[in-house]
Amino acid sequence: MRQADLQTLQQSSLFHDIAPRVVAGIAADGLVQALPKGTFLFAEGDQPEFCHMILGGRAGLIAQDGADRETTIEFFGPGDMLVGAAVILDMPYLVSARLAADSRMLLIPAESFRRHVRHEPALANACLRQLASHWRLLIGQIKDLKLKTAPQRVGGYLLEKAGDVGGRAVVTLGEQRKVLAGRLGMSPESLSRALAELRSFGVGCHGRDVVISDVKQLREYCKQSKVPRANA
Amino acid sequence: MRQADLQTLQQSSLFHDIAPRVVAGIAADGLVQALPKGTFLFAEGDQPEFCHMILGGRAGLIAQDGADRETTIEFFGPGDMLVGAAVILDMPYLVSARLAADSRMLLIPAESFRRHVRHEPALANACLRQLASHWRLLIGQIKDLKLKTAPQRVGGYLLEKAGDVGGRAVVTLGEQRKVLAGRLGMSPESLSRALAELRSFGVGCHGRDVVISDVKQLREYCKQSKVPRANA
DNA sequence: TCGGAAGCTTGATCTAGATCAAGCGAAGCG
DNA sequence: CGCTTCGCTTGATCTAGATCAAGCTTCCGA
Repeated sequence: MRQADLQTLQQSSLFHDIAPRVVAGIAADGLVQALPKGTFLFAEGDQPEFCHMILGGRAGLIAQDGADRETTIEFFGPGDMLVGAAVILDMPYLVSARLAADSRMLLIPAESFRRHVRHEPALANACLRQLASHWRLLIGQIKDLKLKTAPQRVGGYLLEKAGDVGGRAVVTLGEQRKVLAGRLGMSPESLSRALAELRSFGVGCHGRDVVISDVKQLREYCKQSKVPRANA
Repeated sequence: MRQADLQTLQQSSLFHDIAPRVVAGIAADGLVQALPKGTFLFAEGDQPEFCHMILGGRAGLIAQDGADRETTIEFFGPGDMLVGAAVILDMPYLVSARLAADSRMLLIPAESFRRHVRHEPALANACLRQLASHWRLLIGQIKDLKLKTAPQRVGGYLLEKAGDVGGRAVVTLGEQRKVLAGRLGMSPESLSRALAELRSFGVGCHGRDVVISDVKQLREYCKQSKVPRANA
């Protein structure tokens, strides 16, 4: 394992307040792999063999239907643990994971990881915090799917990426339309139309770069209720 | 705190492998309340003041839109911790919680709970496991919302409640239609129609009791892909 | 330089499911 | 008891968003 990888680990949100000695101990059991975009790390139904940590790059969780249909549930980046839930519970994965970019992964054997979690309270607490924040991501998504229209979900996604700024913001979509559409629970065509719809709220879309001319206005639009006819 | 409550706690999935002494210590900081159905335990946006544990009864997490629109995200029962994620991270709740039945709740002051989690590795691990299993619930829901039709979601819900049986099964819907429809991401009317649709797959619906005459057949139906026209 | 294949948008339909609107049976109440 | 209310179903309609189907760039490899 490279020194740089160890440093990345140490600085990650998951490990940053864990003693270096402990981090090194955990990492020592694992192996680092550089893998190309498109690699499947595991598939729905598999029993977890490793705890997958992203050192660099990006991975998406995907759910597949019987047929060719698939949808991305969420993307994760450096410092994220992929589907820790399955590893911790030692239960089959409910989703698959695929690299959305060339990535460096740290693979820690599942049993070894669980042992570390059991014996190293600091690690257990770090996992707890990360799992909690991932839980919140999913809650946000369920709320969006159930309560928002397609353009509102797109707007919400843009706002998330823009962060907590005031007036103008520029965001770069890291994914191609088809994948992003899946993540947002709509077809690529609908994403395109949603983006078109948002133009009237000051969202300009040039290739993969998106300019939000008035964050506040967009935020207002996305908060709106999905109004029933009677109230219109 | 009653002896019975302590026993319930000790037997819960969260605490069952934690030393009684420790459980008692945690509970000692908390207070038990018997609250009527409909009580709001907290609302979206609130800063967590307590860790809410269900000793008996049932609670639902609900997300609200701007207007009167609301949807139930999930129900929880005895032994479940409500939205531990927010308490652990000390961040505002993303959802509200309301009792779906008269319930006995254990309220542990948030800071006190966090302190116990930090100092009691067994508790941290237990929380980790529960949060992991709750994470999986949400993943299942997102998959359903994105990939399944309304009747399939209803069928899936029935199958979950039926458990892992073979041929015939009877389940009782604990909720009224409107609430259940929200949990399943559809309108009450659609739920009604979905139930009607499922009749042809051996699902009989008599008031709040549902009979599945052939679990296997239903399971097959629910696994089906949402087929595009071309394949029909 | 020239196809050709992706990726993206736009237009034309189609449909699952929402909304609106009755009806209907069972439970609660005067 | 009769009346009302509430929960549920069923029917009629409407609509958001999916699907089908072209075009249009942009990029890439020969």
